[in-house]
Amino acid sequence: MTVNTLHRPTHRDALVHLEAAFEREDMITVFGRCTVDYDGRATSELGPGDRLVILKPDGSILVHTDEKRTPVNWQPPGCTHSASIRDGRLRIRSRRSNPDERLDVHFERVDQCSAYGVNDRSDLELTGSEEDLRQHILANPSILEPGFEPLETERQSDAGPIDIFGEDADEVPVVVELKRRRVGPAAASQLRRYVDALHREFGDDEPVRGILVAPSITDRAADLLDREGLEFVALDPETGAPPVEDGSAEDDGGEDETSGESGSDGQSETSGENESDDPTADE
Amino acid sequence: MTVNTLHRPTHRDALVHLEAAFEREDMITVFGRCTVDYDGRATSELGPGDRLVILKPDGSILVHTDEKRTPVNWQPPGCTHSASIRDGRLRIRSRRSNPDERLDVHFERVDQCSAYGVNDRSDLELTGSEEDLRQHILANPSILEPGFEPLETERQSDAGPIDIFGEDADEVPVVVELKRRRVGPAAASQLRRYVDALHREFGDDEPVRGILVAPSITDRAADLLDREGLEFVALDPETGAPPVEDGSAEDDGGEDETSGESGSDGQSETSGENESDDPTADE
DNA sequence: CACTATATATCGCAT
DNA sequence: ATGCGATGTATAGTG
Repeated sequence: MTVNTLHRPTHRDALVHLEAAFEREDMITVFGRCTVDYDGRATSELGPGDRLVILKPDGSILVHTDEKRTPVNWQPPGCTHSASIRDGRLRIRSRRSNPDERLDVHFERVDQCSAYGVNDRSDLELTGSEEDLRQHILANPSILEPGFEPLETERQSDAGPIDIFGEDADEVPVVVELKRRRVGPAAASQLRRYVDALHREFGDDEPVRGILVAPSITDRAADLLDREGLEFVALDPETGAPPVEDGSAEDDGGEDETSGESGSDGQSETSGENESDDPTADE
Repeated sequence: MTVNTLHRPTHRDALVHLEAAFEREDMITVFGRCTVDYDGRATSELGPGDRLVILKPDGSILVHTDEKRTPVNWQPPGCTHSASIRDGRLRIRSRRSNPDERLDVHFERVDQCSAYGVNDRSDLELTGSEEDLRQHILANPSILEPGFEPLETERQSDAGPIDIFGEDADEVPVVVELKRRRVGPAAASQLRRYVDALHREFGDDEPVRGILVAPSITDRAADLLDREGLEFVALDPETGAPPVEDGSAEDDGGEDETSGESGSDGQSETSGENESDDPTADE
């Protein structure tokens, strides 16, 4: 059995359930009215409210309200979870050291307590990252500029690792800094630190070019680059080509099945199914 | 009733349950074996595996495995959730525009499907942030340096807003950049951009000091500050005082109750409750 | 460990 | 809406 759930348990029953789930290294959810107390890198207090608490066997804990992607309180992996009864109520505590941190969840009411056995997993495959952009440029350096020749990636400098180090058609050293999305002043400064480091390394007589590569750039960052004598090249990380300036006809329609709709909008009438097709339903 | 749960529902029953929950604007969890398909700012595919999916009425969606604090797939608030049956199986889709993104979760098996009504809430109170550090300095400017006088916070400059702008004892303009935690080269560059902006504003004849305030600084950032003629002052955001250099006796013990323990370590025997004992215990 | 940089960062605030 | 910086950022990679 993969899932084990208690509905409106007593605090003591929830405790027993939790401890068994800890033992099995299950993923756990607890929903109920609770307060949260955190002390560590910062300090926070969260008054009573209805929240979903998620405990993972790797020692992470998340406290979610019904808003936002970010949990209202949390602890990253590496904590030790414990549960106990305080004043007759369930308390979940998560502790770690380095940094020394503690997160307490005190439940006034436990509505549901579930333990999930996670046995099966696959890894995520993601594209469109900075690494993809780099591969595009290494595979076809002329998309950066004609005659550009990459010499080294992650080249160490006094200011840190340089994304791509190379030479232009005139054999002038070039520092290339890659960003997968629109860049602001921080990226321009980062490029400048690398270029400065190479100036110190090569001597001020040797010219060094710096090129920031991203799909687009803010005005302030463009001004900053100008003042510093640095350059910008617009490339899309997904395609490795110059991004479309002002989009127009971009039809990728392919949706040929209707779907049951809901959410903030449309009314739902339990319709929208589109099944029958294939069994394999259960199991 | 706050919680509504289906155990091992058929895909169709899960759909009905979900659509009702959408209608009520409940927070929803679905646990089961699924694949995830994402296309938007980046693109990703996640093969079959056991995951916990969380849907919030504000349009966020989280797909969690039993590891890490960060969901393996997600969408921030603003999406429109929908559910349907495809090939006899439950599919949850989350869509938004600007940027145009889509997240699909295809379930091979639904183990549990819960809807939680969240009616009650309190706001988080947090201390130890950069804002706290600023308050400490404004309340007692001499902790920064004797004779320092704050003149303006969030002062606008060509390079963005300056945390604290003031004058030293000699009426020399001072740019203060605050960080709540240990700073690296990026913070030094940020400070430099602000100082440069004021140089452009005041003219190069007018001296402008730049002070970076944080609990500590990395060697590389310290070198960078040195080269730029900028300064560093060590202050703790929580206390507003110089942080303890090399800790020693720092006894804050107060834990006088044993607690039921579990997690990565100790074995649990459903013991460890410790109730009734003493009131006034935690608080 | 500390240091550095990335991220589908998210989030909040100001323009 | 976009720009910009803070975040208890989390996370990965490297020395």
